Amino acid sequence: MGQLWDMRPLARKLGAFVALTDDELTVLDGLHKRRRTFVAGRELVHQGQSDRSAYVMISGWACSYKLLPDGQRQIVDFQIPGDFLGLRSILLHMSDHTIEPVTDIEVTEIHVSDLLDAFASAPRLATAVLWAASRDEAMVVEHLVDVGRRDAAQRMAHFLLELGSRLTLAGMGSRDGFACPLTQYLLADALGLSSVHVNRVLRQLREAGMVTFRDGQVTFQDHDRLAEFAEFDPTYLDQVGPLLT
Amino acid sequence: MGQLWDMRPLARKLGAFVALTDDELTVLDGLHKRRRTFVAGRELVHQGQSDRSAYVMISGWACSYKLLPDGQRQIVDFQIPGDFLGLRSILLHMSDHTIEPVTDIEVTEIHVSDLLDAFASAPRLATAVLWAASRDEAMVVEHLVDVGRRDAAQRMAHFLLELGSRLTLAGMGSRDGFACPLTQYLLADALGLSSVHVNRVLRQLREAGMVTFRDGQVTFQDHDRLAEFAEFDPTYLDQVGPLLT
DNA sequence: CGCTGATTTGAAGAGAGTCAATCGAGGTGG
DNA sequence: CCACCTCGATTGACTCTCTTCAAATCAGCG
Repeated sequence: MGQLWDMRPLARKLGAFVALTDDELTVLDGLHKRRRTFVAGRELVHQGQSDRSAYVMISGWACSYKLLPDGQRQIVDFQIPGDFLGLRSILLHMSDHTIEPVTDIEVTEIHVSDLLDAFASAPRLATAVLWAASRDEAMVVEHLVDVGRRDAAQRMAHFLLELGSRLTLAGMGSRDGFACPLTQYLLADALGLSSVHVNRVLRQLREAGMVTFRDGQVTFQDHDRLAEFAEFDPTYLDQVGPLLT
Repeated sequence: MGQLWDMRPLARKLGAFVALTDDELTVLDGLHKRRRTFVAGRELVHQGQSDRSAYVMISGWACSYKLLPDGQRQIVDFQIPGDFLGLRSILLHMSDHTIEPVTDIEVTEIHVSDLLDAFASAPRLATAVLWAASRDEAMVVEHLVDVGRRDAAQRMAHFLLELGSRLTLAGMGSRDGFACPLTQYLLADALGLSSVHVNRVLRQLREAGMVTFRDGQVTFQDHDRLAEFAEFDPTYLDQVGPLLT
């Protein structure tokens, strides 16, 4: 299950897009500089700071967000095991957002220069990373649709279903639900709502018998009805298998 | 100005990220299968359809959007000359959105297979495309912040300023304004507002003496005050010059 | 000249925010 | 062992932004 990521998270992630050769796997293994841990709440990459390292999540949850001058924030995405942290930041040589662990997290570090060298010596790796980045962008796009065109209840439902699907792919969830360390404040900042309204909406969904969010556990009581209510179409998450053999 | 794009739009776009060699330029030129035109309103890539070609815009405006089952839509981004059309669609072998020309447009076509072959023979091109894709993602993220955490007036102001900056980089605008073929309906679907409210907000901004939107022309009457009002920080659009030499 | 599409404006209603108070669990120090 | 504190969850009352519905205006155009 989730343990698989522990070994070679990058190989696992990119292998979904490109059938990697032994040589390419060797190059990938050379990328992992060291394993690091960060404690919950202490920000990792700061908005505006330029940085030389990206990370791959091994365990725990993190979130990336943008801070507005007036103190509000918009959470762009949550990262779970197997996801990149700060990839865009190092590519653009400028962090346009902040990354903060939600729980204590474990990551492996990757230096930009090593990554670019790897692209040069194993070109198909660049293609694989491009694919992974495209899938991340597809999730941001779906998030934009959530916030722009769905009301609070649909938005919440859709968001929880997406998280459930992603966690299931990572072996950390199922159609029945998943363990979820997020607070209602975090949900509010992700969905563009107030925490008060998040609470009300969660109650609605609970009383409608569709999904329960309690004690760090999301339980899909009626997955099908919830998916219908949220108009959830997981196509954009589909893992079709290696596209380049 | 805008004419430069006409010649080798892809070379111009990628050259901003990677200093291209003659060999790489040759490979790039081999990518342009043919030049095509599409008329305004007739969709180009349909949601759910899998496709083999992406495009690079030469002239005109297009938009990419997602349709919801209830008929609402969320416009994800507008494309202007020099932008990719449908790059993510072909990479993921599945279009998760629809692309439609806003005006008549002119594009050059690129086949996926050719693109992947090009990556193999000129690896640094893959890195360049990854960079371009990352910048596109940064714009979607900023759009998400717009819709999630800014009120209607700030949202509109921020959006017009971003468009202005992008068009200026493409030689099609300035601090004074730009020609804009968008309707208020399109703005509404992009900003997650109703077209009625878009109209009201435009009036507010006009009466405040900050920006005018009329007869296909956006005029920044007071660019500085508008930028301050919108808390506009164009960092995420910055073109730092070749990152890989 | 009448059509259609885009813009404009008014009035009423709904969804979500704000303010404020309560409650419960976990942690900490006396 | 208990008072105290903090953080997150919960709920009520009120306010306000934005939507919806409706209608009028205007321009281009067959």
